[in-house]
Amino acid sequence: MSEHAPLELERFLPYRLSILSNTISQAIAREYQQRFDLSVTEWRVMAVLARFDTLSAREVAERTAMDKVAVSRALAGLVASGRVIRRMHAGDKRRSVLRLSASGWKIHDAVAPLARAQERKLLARLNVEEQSWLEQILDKLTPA
Amino acid sequence: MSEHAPLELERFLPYRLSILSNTISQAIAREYQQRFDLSVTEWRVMAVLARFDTLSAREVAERTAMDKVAVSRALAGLVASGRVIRRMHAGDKRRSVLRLSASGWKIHDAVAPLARAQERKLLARLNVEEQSWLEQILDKLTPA
DNA sequence: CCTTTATAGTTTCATATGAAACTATTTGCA
DNA sequence: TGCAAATAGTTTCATATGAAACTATAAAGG
Repeated sequence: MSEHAPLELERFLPYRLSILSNTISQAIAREYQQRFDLSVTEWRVMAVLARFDTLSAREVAERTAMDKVAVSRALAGLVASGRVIRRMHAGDKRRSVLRLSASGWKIHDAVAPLARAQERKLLARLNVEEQSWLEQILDKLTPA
Repeated sequence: MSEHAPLELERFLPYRLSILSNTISQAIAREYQQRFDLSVTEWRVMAVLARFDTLSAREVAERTAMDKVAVSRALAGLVASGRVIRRMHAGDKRRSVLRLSASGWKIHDAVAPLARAQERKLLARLNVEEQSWLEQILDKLTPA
């Protein structure tokens, strides 16, 4: 009789993180997805453009941890809807110079508080001590 | 001059969880994906069948937090490759009765240690105190 | 120079995914 | 009974995604 030692999926850390992350992302996405016709990838691109003002597509990819194909597609949508302004870099015609338009800022200023509220709601389930441990743990687990 | 208060994406909890979860899942998946020609969804199905011996497709969906379409497709693959045996429930012809075949168990017994090793490697970045806080925090954040 | 190599970004193609429609069967209840 | 509603599971369709090929431009080296 062999010993199979099955994995307890519901205790398995990678699995739990995956479930948690998906649950949260879906909850947030539902809030703005339809309301602003904005995908998660598009929102991430807008968030970094809000933060850094002007970036190239490659820089957006770096800062969002998305691959360049995803960024390219998100940008196509954002430029088409007039939320992002794309110009050509003066000294390098390969590069784009990206920034939020006025309407892009308007969307950003509406969505950012929603996102923050979701985060607060999530953290509210933890006490202050747990919150600070979580911070520390994520720093350690997330590759530099 | 308006105040835009841009989101710091790299500090934003849902974003960090999403990055962390994807990084980990991809690392694990790479290990067995090609080597055993096994997708993540297929592996999850196998893991719960290893744990509970016989389940219906709906029960598999519940226990893996996957939707029934994903389960149906994973099972189609697993049955086709002879890793899962599907029979019909005696008293209810709608239900399937699923269990791992001998070759399914063989795969399971090879993959489970790999998965566990990945988890250990991940947890090794944390000290014992942090590990126990993480446990507690995940319990609180994960909806019952 | 000018040719090779690297970089920025887009397009293509093959696969993954979820929602909704669908089939088959069972359950609830008038 | 017998018919409406619920349940198990599959298929369809529309969209999302990543890898690799591709285009255009810039940098590097002989």
